[in-house]
Formats: sequence, structure tokens, C-alpha cells
Amino acid sequence: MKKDFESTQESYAREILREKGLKSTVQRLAVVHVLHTSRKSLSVGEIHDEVKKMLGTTGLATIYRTLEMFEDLGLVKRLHFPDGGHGYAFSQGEHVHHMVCVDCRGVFDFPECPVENFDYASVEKQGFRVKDHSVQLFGQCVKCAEAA
Amino acid sequence: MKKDFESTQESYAREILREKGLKSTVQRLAVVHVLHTSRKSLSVGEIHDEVKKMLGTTGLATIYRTLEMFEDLGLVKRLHFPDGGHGYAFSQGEHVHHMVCVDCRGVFDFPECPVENFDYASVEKQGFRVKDHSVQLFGQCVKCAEAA
DNA sequence: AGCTAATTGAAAATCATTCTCATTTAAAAT
DNA sequence: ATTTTAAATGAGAATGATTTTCAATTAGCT
Repeated sequence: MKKDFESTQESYAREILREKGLKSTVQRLAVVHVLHTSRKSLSVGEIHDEVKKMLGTTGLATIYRTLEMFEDLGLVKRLHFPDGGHGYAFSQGEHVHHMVCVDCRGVFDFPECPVENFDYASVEKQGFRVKDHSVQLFGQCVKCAEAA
Repeated sequence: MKKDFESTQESYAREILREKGLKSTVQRLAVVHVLHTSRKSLSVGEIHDEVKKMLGTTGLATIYRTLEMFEDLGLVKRLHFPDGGHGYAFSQGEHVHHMVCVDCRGVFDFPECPVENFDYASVEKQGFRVKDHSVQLFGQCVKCAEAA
């Protein structure tokens, strides 16, 4: 099922899926759409609700399965909040970090990596091989700062 | 209940608790002990098991309550792993980041903060007020690298 | 030692996630 | 366009994680 018009994000997802021999189902593309257009971090339940609005009935298990797959494919990033909760945000492949507004859960990218040029001396002294890292900034976005 | 000898970590926890008017129960001190001596990130279940070894019967709910409280007090840090799981590590108050071995889940500190001197220009351009951040490094420790 | 509010343990309740399997569907082949 | 087929879905059951409830216990005062 192919729409006449679709966002570059949806086309991008479609291509990644095809490369891996996976199917571009309406449910999967709906998840991309919801995540991309919301520009916020959404919980599994919220994503499920939005997808249901688009498609009518949709199984919750499908949402879980899709998110897990998308995370492996690098299409989606799971974000953890200081309050213990977590959500998902669209993330187009490259090495991008996220800043999350703790009030509205809005997600904003920042491409400069603070860890990129970090001197690992103290860590390497202990014998580590650093293979990956996770960086998240928390704070307030303009709107929420003004509202407060 | 006060032991004759206790680690500086336990004394430290005891003091933080007293400052806040909270009780230093055996269960709470056992959690500190387990977390501090293991030097690894432990799951809630693992912490529960270790505490039971020390004290005999101990309720799982108490472990959950203790960990939540300790996190608020900055005594403990919840770490998230690339595979989706999470665990807890002892963390003595100050601004310290953690490096986690993805094989053994060993936790090692690094005091230099990669985000400290980061130029927030691109983020502030979008109007943010950054209030907090989380940084984690993932990789292999010496032992696990040698074993592989 | 006695008092009291805080804490605990045990089980139930709730919430989140995964699994199973019969049915449906995307995409490749005809 | 139809058929074919492996992959994906939906519904609900099953599992697992976390939280709540409440009576019983205990740490930290006097």
C-alpha cells in the first residue's frame, strides 16, 4: 500500500525496510508518520493511540514490535527521562543527540557531539575500549519557559 | 542498628539519611553495601537476592522503595543499557559519569564531564535552557576484552 | 524502657511487555 | 491481474515488572 504523497521520512523508512527485506506495512509507516510529525517524545501508549486514529484498529503488540525493530534500524531512539519514564523519538540514522524538554517532552536535535572530542585518558587509563555512548540534555524549550 | 565497622559509603549514606530525617534501616544500608561492593550495575532482582543473602527475608517492595529514594538522594544512579535493560549503581553524590562494560555490566567512573565545556550554541539558538544532562559510555573493560 | 512516626513484608492490584497462533497482507513471481 | 508465500498483524492470554495496601515491626527520639 503506497500513498500518493509521503514525507521524506516515510520514503526514507520505506527504503531502509526494503534494503533489509522487510515489509513496508501501513502500520509501520503510520508509526514513522506519528513520530516524525509530533516532534515530541511519545510513549508507547501515545503512539498506539495516534496510530489508531489514523488506521482504526491496530494491535498494541504491533506497536511494540515496530518500535523495537525501528530502534535496531536506527530509525527511532528511545529516550529516558529523569522521572524514570521513557519515550520514543524519530531519528534519521546519523549520529545526532537529543535535547528533551522536561515539561512538554518536545525533542530537539543537536548534531554537535559533546563526546566526540572528549579526551578519554582517564577512562582508557582503566583499560576501556569505548564503543558507544549516549548523551541527552534536559531542560526547557522556549514555549515552556515562557509559559512558566 | 549500628555495625561496629562500616564502610565510608555506608556512613555517608547514613548521614544523608539523617539529614533528611529518614531512618537508616538495615535494609537500606544493605542496599548500599551490595551496590558499593559489587562495583557493577545490578538489576532490582539481583539487589534483592544479595540483600536476602545478607539479611534473610526481605521484601521486594522495600528494594524498589529504597532504590527510588536513593536515586532522589543522589546515592544511586539508574543506568540504561543499549539492549533496553537497566540497572542501578552506587554513586556518591558528586557529578560523576559512568562507563559500563556491556559484557559484565561493570561500572567505572570518570569524573571529567564531556558536556561541561560543550558549546551549547546550536541548542541555545533554539531557545533552550539546559538544566541537566546524562552521559554514559558503553564498551568493554579490560577483563572482558581479554576474555573475548 | 516507652513512644511514635516511619518503615517493612506479604499479597493483591496494577501496569507494561511479550508470546501464541489463526488470519491477513505486501511484494515477488507468474 | 492473479497467484503464491513468507512476513506481519490482531486479539487475547501469559508473563514480568512495579506499585499499592495495610497490619505488624522498628529506628530514633525522650
